[in-house]
Amino acid sequence: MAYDFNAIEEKWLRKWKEERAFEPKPTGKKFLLTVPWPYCNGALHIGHGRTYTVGDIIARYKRMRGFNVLYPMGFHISGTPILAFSKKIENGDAQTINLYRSYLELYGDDPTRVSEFAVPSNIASYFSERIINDFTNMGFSIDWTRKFTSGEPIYNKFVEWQFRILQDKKLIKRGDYPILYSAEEGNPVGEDDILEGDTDKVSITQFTGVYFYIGNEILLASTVRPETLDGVTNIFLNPDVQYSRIRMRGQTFIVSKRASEKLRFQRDAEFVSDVKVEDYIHKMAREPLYSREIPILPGKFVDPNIGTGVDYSVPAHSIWDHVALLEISERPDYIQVIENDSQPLDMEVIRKRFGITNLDDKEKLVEATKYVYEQEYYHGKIVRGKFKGNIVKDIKERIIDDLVQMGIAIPVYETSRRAETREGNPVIVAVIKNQWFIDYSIEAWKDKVRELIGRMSLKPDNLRNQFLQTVDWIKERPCARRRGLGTRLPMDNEWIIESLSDSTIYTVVYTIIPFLREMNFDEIDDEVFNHIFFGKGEISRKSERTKKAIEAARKEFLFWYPVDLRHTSYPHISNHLTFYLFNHVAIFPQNEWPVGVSTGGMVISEGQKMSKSKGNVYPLLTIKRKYGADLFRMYFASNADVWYDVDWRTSEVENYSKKLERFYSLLEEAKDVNGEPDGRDLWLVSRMIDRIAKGSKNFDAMKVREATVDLFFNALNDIRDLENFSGKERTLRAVRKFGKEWALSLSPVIPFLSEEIHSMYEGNGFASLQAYPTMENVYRQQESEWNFIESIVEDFRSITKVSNMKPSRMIIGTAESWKWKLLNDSKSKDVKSMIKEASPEQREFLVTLVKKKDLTQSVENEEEVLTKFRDDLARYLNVEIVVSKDAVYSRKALPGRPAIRLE
RNA sequence: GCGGAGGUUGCCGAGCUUGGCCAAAGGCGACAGACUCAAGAUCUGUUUCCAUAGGGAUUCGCCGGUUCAAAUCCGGCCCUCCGCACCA
Repeated sequence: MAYDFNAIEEKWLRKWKEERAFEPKPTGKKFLLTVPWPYCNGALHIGHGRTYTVGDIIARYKRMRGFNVLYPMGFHISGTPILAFSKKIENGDAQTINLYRSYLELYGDDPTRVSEFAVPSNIASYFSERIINDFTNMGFSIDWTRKFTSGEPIYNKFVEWQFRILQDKKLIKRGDYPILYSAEEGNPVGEDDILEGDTDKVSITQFTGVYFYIGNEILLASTVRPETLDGVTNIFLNPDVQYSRIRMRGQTFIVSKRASEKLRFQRDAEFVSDVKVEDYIHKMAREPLYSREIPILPGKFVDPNIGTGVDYSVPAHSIWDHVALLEISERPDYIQVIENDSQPLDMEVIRKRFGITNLDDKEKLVEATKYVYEQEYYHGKIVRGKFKGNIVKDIKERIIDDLVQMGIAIPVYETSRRAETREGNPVIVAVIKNQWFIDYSIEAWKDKVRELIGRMSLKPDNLRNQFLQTVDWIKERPCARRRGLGTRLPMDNEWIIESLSDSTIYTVVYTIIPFLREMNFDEIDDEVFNHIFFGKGEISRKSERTKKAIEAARKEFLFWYPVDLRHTSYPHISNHLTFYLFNHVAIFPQNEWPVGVSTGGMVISEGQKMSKSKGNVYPLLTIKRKYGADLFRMYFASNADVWYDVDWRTSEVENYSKKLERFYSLLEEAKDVNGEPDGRDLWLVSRMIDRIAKGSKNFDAMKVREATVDLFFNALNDIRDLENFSGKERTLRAVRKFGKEWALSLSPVIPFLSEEIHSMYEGNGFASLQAYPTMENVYRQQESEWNFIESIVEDFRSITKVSNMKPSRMIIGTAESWKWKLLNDSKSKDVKSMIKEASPEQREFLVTLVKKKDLTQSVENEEEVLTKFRDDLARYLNVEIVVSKDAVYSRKALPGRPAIRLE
């Protein structure tokens, strides 16, 4: 009978809700599980579903293992995306409006409501409501009484408290910071704002602008290789390019006109006048290290758009400079600064090797430059000047600092490639002054985090290493922006705390949010949080109502915290999860630090990365309606292990549907059969009991895939085998023996079906709240007997296949008793000496014994077992079966492997 | 470059920690058969090569090593994917 998953799922959703099945009270042994809250700017798709599904499987399993599990959820609304979308809708951007109309249609709402989304908070509230609905429908055992958003006032107070602590502990600092920016639009630009920014990422490259003096003026030459400055031989200016004079820090600089426009956004720079480039070419300039006079030469290859448009030439280490000099027939004395393995790279050799003839061979030049750079950066040793003896990569940062300190260089920022915004304006680099940072570079802080990582429970195993790696390179992180939704920085209201920085310790809020809501809002201040979390805030002057809520909150915090497991996808390791650890360590006492973290893989769809243009982004809701939540959960649970990427293939989904249907109808039919199972069929029960036990071990190790495959698919295959061998009636009788336990063991994965079957088998209460089943296995003997029979079936098949015959009779001869005796003796005696003493016939057997260590030996009483199964076997293989002890037949027989003769 | 994951039989994908029972699970696809008026669904069998008796040969990115024995351990090489932040 077909099962109506919609009816079943709705029924149990209703019951869970009515009885508040997943709203735990603080008693017993607890388990707090969190998954990062979703960002609510659109409909969820299958990719979002997976992480929460894994979380829910763990939550449900732990619940069945006797833990009081809290699985809470909230909503992330801070940052720029929601703001950006609502602005686009306000401005009538057709693409965005269509997108949001389609979301409304998906959820069955009036698409004309899209205009409401011009208000950012409406996007947040609309989608958070829908997400609650989606998640509930997926069967996630989330306690929704603890929901909150990163934008609501109570939460803002909490984040302010957190940032005041960080500041008190001197973990926050200010400084200048470069960002991508559009001058025309007057805004910072993120990946989404840049044309092809998602496929071809734009980053910020730091150049060093070096001072070359010419009279009272400075030619500001920009380079990414300041380590070669000792080898400069000349300056290149592009004779076809407009240059300008600008004033910075009381000095006059010459840069390309384009650079002068961009530099204004990086520092205080004032345009003075345009410059005639020919006035400078072939003049001499003074380089800053040794005051050598070097010529200024024409170089048409110099790009005015990159850096300052002034190039200092180091022909010994730059293929561009070398080729440019060849073209104008200048050949200054090359000065080597770097050697590889005590030998410099010769640019002339490189030029020939890459087949470069002139400056028009741009691709080759780029390629050769990359080669030279990699060689000299990683392996090159400096042989001149102050930093002589060092490998470039070890000393580069210090060289830059040194030049800046000496007042002969400044940092100049440039984009890593030419880029423009979606509106068509150039992307440049601007420096934000007095940016706020959280200073994750403090070593003492890092050490505490390392200590925590060392003792945490982490899955998969390599996660520990990845964390340590991240801690090593993590630096200051800008923690506030000028725009976006979120919490204002308490020490400077002009800034809004950036969206990853406002969500580092929010998991603690789940434990107390219902109580915060009971307090008088105005009374919530730092003292309240200090009291709840540290037991030391002064609260005697609060109202009774608030005081009561504070005490209750403290109790719940102490009960639920720390987080026992935080599960999310691996891209979070190097950012969110690391910040999560840092902030906990900074703010909370050791016993409240995170206990465990696990990371999971991503979802691809139909073999490819999900993207709208490929049309392989499926909304969660659509999938649930079409196939049901159990199927979705089963698919992700069984298709790949938690930490690997998983591929959603619609073509395979059908199979799952059939299997679930079979599972259901099998158990439904088994429920009503009468009589005890035949003794011969109990092997199935034996295997199932072991499977259930193994499943528990797998779930413990978060091997969700293995647990599911084994408990579900392998079990179904066994049942099919039994059905083929013994017929339906007998199979159902065996299945009934473990039906209820089987359903329970799968409850973490397919909770709805499990509830249905559990109630069908007259189980008490919710399946979701039962203990994980255990059964004692008293059927091992039957299982061994079956293995023996199965091996005969296999042999039968391979013989018929090779011999190409359709036998009508199978004569099975079991091994003579002396073979059994020798086999048993060989276990305790030295086989070699046995061989010496044996008769020729015995010797032959003993030698085989040594060669084949894997003699099945599953049953001792082979004839008896064969007789018992004879009729079944005969029917199954469609042959007459004769069991014989006749020496003619048993001569070739071995224990565990009887001789078979087909006629 | 750094760090991580991985390259398995037509495809997807287990196995590799604890070497032998691994020609290598499972699924998909393909082929044959049963059922059916037919199709579909379902079930059965086959699916590296050779072989009319349960056998043999060659295979798990490439090269080499350890071992009685290697997909599995060790060394080197080639290739693919992901992260390297200020973006949620």
